[in-house]
Amino acid sequence: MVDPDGPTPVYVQIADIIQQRIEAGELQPNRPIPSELALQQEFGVARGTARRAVELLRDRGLVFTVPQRGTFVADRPADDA
Amino acid sequence: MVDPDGPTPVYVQIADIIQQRIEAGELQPNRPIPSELALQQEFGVARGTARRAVELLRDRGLVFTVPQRGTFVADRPADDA
DNA sequence: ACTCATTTGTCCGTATGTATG
DNA sequence: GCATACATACGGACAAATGAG
Repeated sequence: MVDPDGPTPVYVQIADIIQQRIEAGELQPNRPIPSELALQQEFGVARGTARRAVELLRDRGLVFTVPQRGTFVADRPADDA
Repeated sequence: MVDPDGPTPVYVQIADIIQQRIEAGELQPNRPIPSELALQQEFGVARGTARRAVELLRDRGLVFTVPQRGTFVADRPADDA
C-alpha cells in the first residue's frame, strides 16, 4: 500500500490514498474517515505518521477534525464555484 | 519561560514568544531564528515540541524554512499592502 | 574529493490529558 | 467506570542536504 523507501513521505502517500477515496466517493461528505488507530493498523505505520496524514488532508481542506469526535470529509470534496 | 501546566500548549507558548521577538525587532527579516536544537535547549522541551512551534510560525506566515539551512524571519513581519 | 558539524525531515514508540458516549 | 478518539509531550533514531574546512 505504502512504500517506506520511495521518494514520497509515507504520511503523504497515505494522505494521497485517502484523498483518492474521497474523490472516488468511498468516503462521503460529513462522514468520518478512519480513525488514527485504524489508519495506523491499515497502513502499518506509527500513530504519529497517521496523524501527519490527517493533518495534511486538513491543510488541503478535504477534511475537518472535531476534537474527541473524529475527522470528517468536508462538504465540498475538491472544488468550489 | 513556558508553563507546561497552563491551558496553552507549550508549543503555542514558544511560538508566541518568538513572535514577540520578531515584532520587537530582536529577530530581523531574512535573519535566522534559533534552530530547533537551540529552541529545544532554551525552553527545555523535546525537539518535536520545538518543531511544532516553528510549524505554527510558518502557518502564521512569520517565518519560512529552507531545508537543511534553517528557518528565517519573513520579509514582512506582520502586514501587507 | 572528502570529512565533519549543523539543521531540517521523517519515523517509531510511549505516556498522559481531555472529551464524548 | 470503561472504551474510543483526538491533543499534547517526551524520547530516540536515521536520512538528506548544506556549508566549512
